[in-house]
Amino acid sequence: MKDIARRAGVSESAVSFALNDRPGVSEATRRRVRQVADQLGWRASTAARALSGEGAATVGLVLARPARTLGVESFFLQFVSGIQEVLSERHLGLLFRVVAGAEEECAVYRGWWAEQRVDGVIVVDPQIGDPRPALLDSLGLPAVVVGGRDVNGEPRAAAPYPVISSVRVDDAAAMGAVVEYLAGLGHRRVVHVAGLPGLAHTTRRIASLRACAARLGMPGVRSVTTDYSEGQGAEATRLALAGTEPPTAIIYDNDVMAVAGAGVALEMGLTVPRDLSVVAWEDSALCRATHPRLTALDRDATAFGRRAAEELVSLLGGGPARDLPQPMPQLVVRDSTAAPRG
Amino acid sequence: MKDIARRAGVSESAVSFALNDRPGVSEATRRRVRQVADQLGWRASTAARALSGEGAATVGLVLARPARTLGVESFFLQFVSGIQEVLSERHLGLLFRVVAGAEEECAVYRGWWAEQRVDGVIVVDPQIGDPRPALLDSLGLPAVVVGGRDVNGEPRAAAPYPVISSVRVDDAAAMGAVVEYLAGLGHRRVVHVAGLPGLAHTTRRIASLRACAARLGMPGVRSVTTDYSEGQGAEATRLALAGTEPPTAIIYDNDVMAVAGAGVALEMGLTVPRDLSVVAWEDSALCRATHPRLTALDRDATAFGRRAAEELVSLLGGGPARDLPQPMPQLVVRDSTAAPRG
DNA sequence: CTGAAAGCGCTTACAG
DNA sequence: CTGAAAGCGCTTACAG
Repeated sequence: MKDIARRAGVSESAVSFALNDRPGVSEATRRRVRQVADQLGWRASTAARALSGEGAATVGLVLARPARTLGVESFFLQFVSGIQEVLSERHLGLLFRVVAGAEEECAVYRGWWAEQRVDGVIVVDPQIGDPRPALLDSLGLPAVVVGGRDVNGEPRAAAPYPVISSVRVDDAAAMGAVVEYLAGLGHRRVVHVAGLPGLAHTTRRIASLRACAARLGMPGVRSVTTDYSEGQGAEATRLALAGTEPPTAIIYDNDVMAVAGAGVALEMGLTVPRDLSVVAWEDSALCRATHPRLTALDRDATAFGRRAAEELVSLLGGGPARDLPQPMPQLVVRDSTAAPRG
Repeated sequence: MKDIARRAGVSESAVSFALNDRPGVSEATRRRVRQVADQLGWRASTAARALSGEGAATVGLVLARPARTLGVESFFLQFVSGIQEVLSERHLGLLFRVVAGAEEECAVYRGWWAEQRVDGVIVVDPQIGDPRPALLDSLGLPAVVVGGRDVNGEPRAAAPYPVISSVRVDDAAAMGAVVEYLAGLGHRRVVHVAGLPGLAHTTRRIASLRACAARLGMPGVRSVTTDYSEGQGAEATRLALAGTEPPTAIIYDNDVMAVAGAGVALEMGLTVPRDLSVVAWEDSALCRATHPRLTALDRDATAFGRRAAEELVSLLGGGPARDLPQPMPQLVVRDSTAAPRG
């Protein structure tokens, strides 16, 4: 910056004002300074800016997953990609961290806060009794909780923390759409192979399924929770199909379990969709790659990430904390669902 | 830090020395300072350290993929997870970026360098005529290239750049192992559905396949390149199987294409592995979830990430640039491969 | 072994 | 509209 000031024949502060679009310099000076800066390929040192109270220009994202479940999530990279579209436009960096569990995640937040490494964070996988919002609130670290913290599916009247927004997914409505679709085909016995029991969205889906089943008079409907792995997905499928009143349709909370489940059906001599309909919650290349191609709920992970990042940017800019609804996932009907036999 | 100095009754510099394990303070003082710092939950501001010439304490990682291919890669999250194990131990952050292509990736490196945001980077997906090593070298940004830059599979005599190491995968040997395994089962007509033609490892695998086929006297062997998508994987399979001399085995460069290919075979009335053997290059939950479960090459992505990060840390510490070999991928034989009929 | 001082590269009141 | 100066929170020669 000294260089620029010298070459442009102005003071350092003039350079700072010019480059940051602040009033206090003439248009002509601003242009000249800009030109010199571009010529030199100059970019403000993030460290220096941060030290002068401008914030770290960085957003944090922690993924807490046991190593085993990692890489199964087709959702995640697309979600991050959406986040980046927004952040990079604003020259914000994304500090990314993979940890083993919630406790370590909280430690990471504390560390980032103490080191002033991030200006805000995006929180994923909200849980029942989640300790993270309260922690972030106490640290005063702006955050966007992705997935919504509510359990019963009702939108909140107001955001409970001053700098924590949430981007809510209407799992209840989505589950309703799936169940109604299956009921419309004639299915009465439906099993839901859910994900981790501690997650808020798992609870929401289970509750919604139960409510829908009651409303539509489908008593044979139930949910079982898993760890999202192909092993537990297969096992749950095996148990369900081996029961006395086997389901004619199964809803899986992710794509890998859906594929595993379809495989188990095949192994047991059943044909998809003739003997068993399969729905995957989460569309991906995987759902299109298998044979038959899987009917799936498509969430547009990229748009989702974009939305979350935009909300965090708004929060960092002093915007109010909000509880934002997301567009409902769309059911993409493919070849794995049909009317039950008989 | 001022606070700590006051409470411990020493000067700020003493605090700095004590906390950074530098000589210049007595053991007693060091202990006292440490205690006060812990009490206050103090952590050095990364920005301030960076500004004092300590580096950004951050490592960069750019993933250049078209949005469409994103999320297909089970490899990536595990790789990142391995990187993190090493970085977090050393209190290094990971700045992560997803971009659309190589040009944008280079722009990101320039920006990071100018803003002094990272101390080094990990480079993935080395390409033929890759512009990145030269760029990073000119910027003086330490880097580890993951996958190796060589095309012909020969280890390099020396690292060509002073601060760029590479972690090399022996694709040639791995391909050799797969081909020999298939040849041992009796396969003569093998098709390799490869990934993007510009990538170094694609070229290495194709070259190795050709060499092996020549050595083993398998003239009907060939490679076709794709964009890694399930669509192109399926299409390549369809074309291959519809030909006059259809292959009895297909090697796919990723897991999603392997699944798609197996689906196409099924659709065409073929049974895997009776009529067609399928091998996936990259093991994942996916390979275990499908039915039949896929024989796959397992690379241990986590260990790979760990290795890359360790090498970058060594480079940042002033270590020499090296060309490191990685353990060869292991062939995990499952249910998708068998002797050809007849 | 310890303290006072300069400096890293910016931003921002404060005078001119 | 412009310049000289202080300050952000550290590290590091340099005196004592």
